Amino acid sequence: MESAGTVEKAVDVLFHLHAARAPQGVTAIGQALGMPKSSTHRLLSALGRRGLVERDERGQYRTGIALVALGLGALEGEPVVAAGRPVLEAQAREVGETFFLVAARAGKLRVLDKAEGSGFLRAAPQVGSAVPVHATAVGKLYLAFGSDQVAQSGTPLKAFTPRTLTEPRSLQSAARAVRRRGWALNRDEWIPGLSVLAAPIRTGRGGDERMVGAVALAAATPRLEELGTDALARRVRRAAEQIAARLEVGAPGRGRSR
Amino acid sequence: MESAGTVEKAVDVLFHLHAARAPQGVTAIGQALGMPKSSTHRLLSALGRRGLVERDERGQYRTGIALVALGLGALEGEPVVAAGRPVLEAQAREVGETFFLVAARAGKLRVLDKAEGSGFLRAAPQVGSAVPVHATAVGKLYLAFGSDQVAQSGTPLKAFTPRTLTEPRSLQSAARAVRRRGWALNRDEWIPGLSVLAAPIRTGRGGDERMVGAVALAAATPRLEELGTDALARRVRRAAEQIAARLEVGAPGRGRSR
DNA sequence: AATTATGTTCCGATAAAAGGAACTTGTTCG
DNA sequence: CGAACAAGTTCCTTTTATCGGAACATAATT
Repeated sequence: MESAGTVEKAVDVLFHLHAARAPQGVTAIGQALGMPKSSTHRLLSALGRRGLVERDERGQYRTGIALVALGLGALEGEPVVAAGRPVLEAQAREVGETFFLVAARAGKLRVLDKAEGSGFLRAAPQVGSAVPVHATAVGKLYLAFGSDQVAQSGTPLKAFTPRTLTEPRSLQSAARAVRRRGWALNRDEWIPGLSVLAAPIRTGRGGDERMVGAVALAAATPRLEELGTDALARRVRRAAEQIAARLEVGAPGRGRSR
Repeated sequence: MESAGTVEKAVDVLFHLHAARAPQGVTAIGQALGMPKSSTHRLLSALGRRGLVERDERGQYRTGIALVALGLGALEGEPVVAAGRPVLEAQAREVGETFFLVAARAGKLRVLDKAEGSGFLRAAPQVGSAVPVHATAVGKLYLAFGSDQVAQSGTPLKAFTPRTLTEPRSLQSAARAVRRRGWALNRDEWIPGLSVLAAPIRTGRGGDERMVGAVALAAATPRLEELGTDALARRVRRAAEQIAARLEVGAPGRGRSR
């Protein structure tokens, strides 16, 4: 975490405030990042001048609203999100469980958007966060259809639960099965009690077909079985196809400027 | 826009990419901000190393998903948002029109959250954006109940529409009326055809009562009249009171760490 | 009122950013 | 097919902003 440029240190301050989830003072931030108070203070001032950090009534620093505008702007700039949102919302309302959108960005799988279910016990992934590859339904999809888009982690695959696939061989055979069926299932492999169904969003015809993301349905494992895995899988696949269709028609509209 | 520190320039790059709404290259960004290519390139690299900017398949730069996580984190850190979201969603579903949350931040009125209605014609404010004070329902609320929290703009108040109140005197009398009734109405004063009803979210008892934000209901003007302004106003006030109540009980729980 | 913790300002040494220019890569047009 | 152009990247010297210890100011605590 050492020896970074000024800009990167400033960004690190933002991430630290984000991770801390509570407003903090100059001293605490400086200690956490291994920087002297004065440097920390200068970075915070610069960030504050642009509204990326704010101060509460106690004078403690926290992330600012300017970040909200930037972040939501970045989301809306994602064609997959724009195309997917109404579909996610419609599905979440019909099924009553959480639907979300995941895509590979910079070698990692990121939650791009979500529409939460209505149950007392429901999945609530954090938009913007990363999820593991080898222990999720979407991860298997990427191994099956877009393995070049996600970074392969080192051989020691972390066993989140007893059901996590930690052997590269079993992962490969799982990927083959996924390729055959066209959808993926994760039952208690990442988080005990959580099951996820996922289907790929694919654009382009024939040779240059490309996976641009995945639709996932997350619910408590018993709930998923109660509703019927196969029926839900068909539903998730249909949702993914709808989003892909919206991307095809929408694509020409996104014109280049200047 | 000149003579800023490195951190501020980097942030300016982010805002520029946000405002451009389309991916851009090094040259275009540098020209827009008056910086040489090499400097622009260095800033973009630093931002990219932390995921705040990304590159599309053409190599053009755009804002990155790391910003999404930071931005949504900042939102969730706002107690008003956490308390308000379920209320907004419930109201939006019942009425079928857009409810949103506005609060003063750094002297400006900012949209903190929204729940959109379901109609073909519906208001869709951008979360994170600022709204004018003198031409909105929430602005009048702040003039009435929390004038110290928003910066007074210069005397020449911009006339967005023929109905905009541009005289400080008429604004003051409007604020008095708002204080008496406890809610505010904006009919076509900012955007023609758009009407907004707003009520203050107030916490604390007796002397140290404080306005911490406002709930607003936005709809096409004819629609608002069709549904009945008075009934809707009561509804908006009730929603604001619900959020305030949730803030009171929720407040002690938000513990300080360390 | 004294003490301690925390935020802010100051300033010389120094490393890092600035920016012009050369180099590389990819695209367009004859 | 190759030349001309445009855009991105790297190089290198000058200059300036960052660094960080320490003094100062301010607010909370006992």
